[in-house]
Amino acid sequence: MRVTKAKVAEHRRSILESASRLFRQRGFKDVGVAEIMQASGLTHGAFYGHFRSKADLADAACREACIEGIQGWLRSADLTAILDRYLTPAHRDDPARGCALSALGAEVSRQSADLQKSYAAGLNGFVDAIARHMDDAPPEARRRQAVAVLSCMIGALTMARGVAEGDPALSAEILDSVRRELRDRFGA
Amino acid sequence: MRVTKAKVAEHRRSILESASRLFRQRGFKDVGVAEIMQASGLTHGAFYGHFRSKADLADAACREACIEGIQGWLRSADLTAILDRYLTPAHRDDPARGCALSALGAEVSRQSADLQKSYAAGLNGFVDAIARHMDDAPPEARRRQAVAVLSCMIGALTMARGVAEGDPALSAEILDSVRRELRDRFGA
DNA sequence: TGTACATCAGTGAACGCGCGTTCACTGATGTAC
DNA sequence: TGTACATCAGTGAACGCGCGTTCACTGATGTAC
Repeated sequence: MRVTKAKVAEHRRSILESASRLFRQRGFKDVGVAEIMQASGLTHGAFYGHFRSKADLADAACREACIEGIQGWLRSADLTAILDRYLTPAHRDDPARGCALSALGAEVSRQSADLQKSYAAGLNGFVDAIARHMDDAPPEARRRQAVAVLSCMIGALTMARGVAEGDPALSAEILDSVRRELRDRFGA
Repeated sequence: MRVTKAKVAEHRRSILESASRLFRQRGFKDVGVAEIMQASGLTHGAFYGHFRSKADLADAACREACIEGIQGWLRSADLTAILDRYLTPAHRDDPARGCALSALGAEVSRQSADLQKSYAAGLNGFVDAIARHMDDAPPEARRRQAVAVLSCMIGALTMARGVAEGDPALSAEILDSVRRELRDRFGA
């Protein structure tokens, strides 16, 4: 049955949020349209009133997750504060609400150029935020260092997640080692 | 029809190699049993004579790719030599023959603990190899630094692959920046 | 403001398709004599 | 070494299942009067 225009907008937001969460948690392929719609309190048939296809939703959800979704990470006071939130077991164990750049990283290479552009925009935003905290480095080196720091953060989180169940000690070691190395070299 | 024992062993190896290559290229979910068998010159029906299930193959292929498959990276003369091969467009564009720790990274977290153990073994092997080149660092810091360096390499390759089609300039910048940062700080 | 009707968001059954897996069959291999 | 037969690796049709997508239908919304 027909619903109010406000409800339509609310449903679209809900679908985007469910998708953003589920895609980060389990990847694009593993999550079906029906599951996303169910998580939004709707049935699968209504999906195509909101998006043209699952790929279209993936594009929109990635834009959401990689650009708006990472803003929370960028507002920290300094790099140490970012590291102390990013490289933790809590972040490792909750990809659904965590940084999309880590969670979607590997799959993005197999998605549309459009989706990759959103991912690239998210990367640039994060790099800029880190570079702003690099105030004791020469200006032309700041961006380069920031790229390296973000690589390190994303790589560490990816590896820590990869061995979280198979080798918990190694997983914790990765987070601690990288957090300490980055803090000592670049932290406030 | 029945084949010689030598052929059976050869077929098993071929399946493992095809799987290792295709999984790195497109991920576990995206590659089907039939495609792997076709790439090995067999039909899908023969698969279950070699492996109990697709998940069983994934375990074996990950062991293959993450342990034996990365040995080539560990034999370099020094860290600079590793970096100059690892952080290149050639490696970025050829995940099928590239480092499995990067290619499988994100998906491993959703696989069996057994598979994660193989991945962890591969990580440890690579960390040890890097640590061996950290000869100007205090011994107790070597492993920690090596973990950070590998994080950085894997993160950089993941991001560079993620934006390779959507933002080629950023992709190249990531590889160059991280290679230069790591070389200047840790290289021979 | 109240009424009559066109609009359209959501429902749920149905579709084709590709997947992992099974199985009856084939015919070359390996073995017992 | 040669023969007869049991073994078994590989084939390809078939299976159930879940997926993305479509569509006829429903009924509340929004609008024209």
